[in-house]
Amino acid sequence: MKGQKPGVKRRSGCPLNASVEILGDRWSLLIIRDMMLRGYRSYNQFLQSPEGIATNILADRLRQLEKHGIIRTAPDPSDGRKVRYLLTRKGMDLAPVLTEMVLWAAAHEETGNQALVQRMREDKDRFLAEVRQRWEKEQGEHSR
Amino acid sequence: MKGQKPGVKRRSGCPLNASVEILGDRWSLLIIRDMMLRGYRSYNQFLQSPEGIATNILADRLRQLEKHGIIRTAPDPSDGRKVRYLLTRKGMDLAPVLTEMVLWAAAHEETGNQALVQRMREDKDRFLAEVRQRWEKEQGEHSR
DNA sequence: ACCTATTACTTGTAAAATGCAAGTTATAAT
DNA sequence: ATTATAACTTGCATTTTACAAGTAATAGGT
Repeated sequence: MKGQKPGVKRRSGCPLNASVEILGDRWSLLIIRDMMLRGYRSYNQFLQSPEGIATNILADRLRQLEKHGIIRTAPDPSDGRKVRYLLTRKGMDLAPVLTEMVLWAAAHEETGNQALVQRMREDKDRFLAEVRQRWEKEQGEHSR
Repeated sequence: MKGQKPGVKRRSGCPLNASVEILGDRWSLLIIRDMMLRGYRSYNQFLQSPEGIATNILADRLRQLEKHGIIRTAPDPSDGRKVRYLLTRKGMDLAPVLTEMVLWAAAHEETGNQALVQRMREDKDRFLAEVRQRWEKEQGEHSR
């Protein structure tokens, strides 16, 4: 579950730097949130998120996330126009990062969605277990 | 420890979006890492980090981080040319975010600094307690 | 078969952010 | 008095982002 093609030139070997080079932009983590927490699976769903990502940026970010192995794509069996975007294990493993970022902002900024925050705060491990369980289940649903 | 001036227009109220709007760029978290984990306190130290931030970008990020209450500045008592950049409580509270990002990258990418990663993995809570304790101690050192 | 809608994009272009080199100001050291 | 250091700023080229519009491949309805 590690290693990469010999073409990745990082500014440094620091793991935080790696994270920041992959995820450090305005949109990537929001797309992952949409998949992980809202169950979004399609291009149009992402477009309808309240933050309002531009179509070309969305297409680019989905490409990057796939290239980094954080998401994968699958054709929709019931509609040939649709593409299903799905989190990989690597993508799911970002759940603790998202959680801590949510809790930090909720503690220090004026934010909404207090229901979600409450669940995370009351029992973080349980929250993470639930998110993971949902994902495992979905994996089972289509052979893999 | 919350609320902000009535001039903050966010794309959405989602706490993750707030985090991403404040921290979602290539440099902010690296500066915070330098302060939290390496004990860097001055402009020139940040410049010498291996990732190689440009001087104008560094100046801008320090301004933004201070504006968001994540860092504060203090004149160096022994050298009038120097400015000391210090983490606030809000900045310190990013420790869990940094930790999870480090652990994620260490698990899924080719990264270095395995000593740090090992300490985080073996006992995350202890690691965080140590980081916090160092910060508390520094606060004591200069009256506040 | 034909027409319209939907889905996932691409293209063009303006605006903003980033990166690099060089210059500036205030203080300190010699 | 001169030189060095620390923390910046400025100018400009390059890259990234944003917004509006357009396109190709299905799908659904008549």
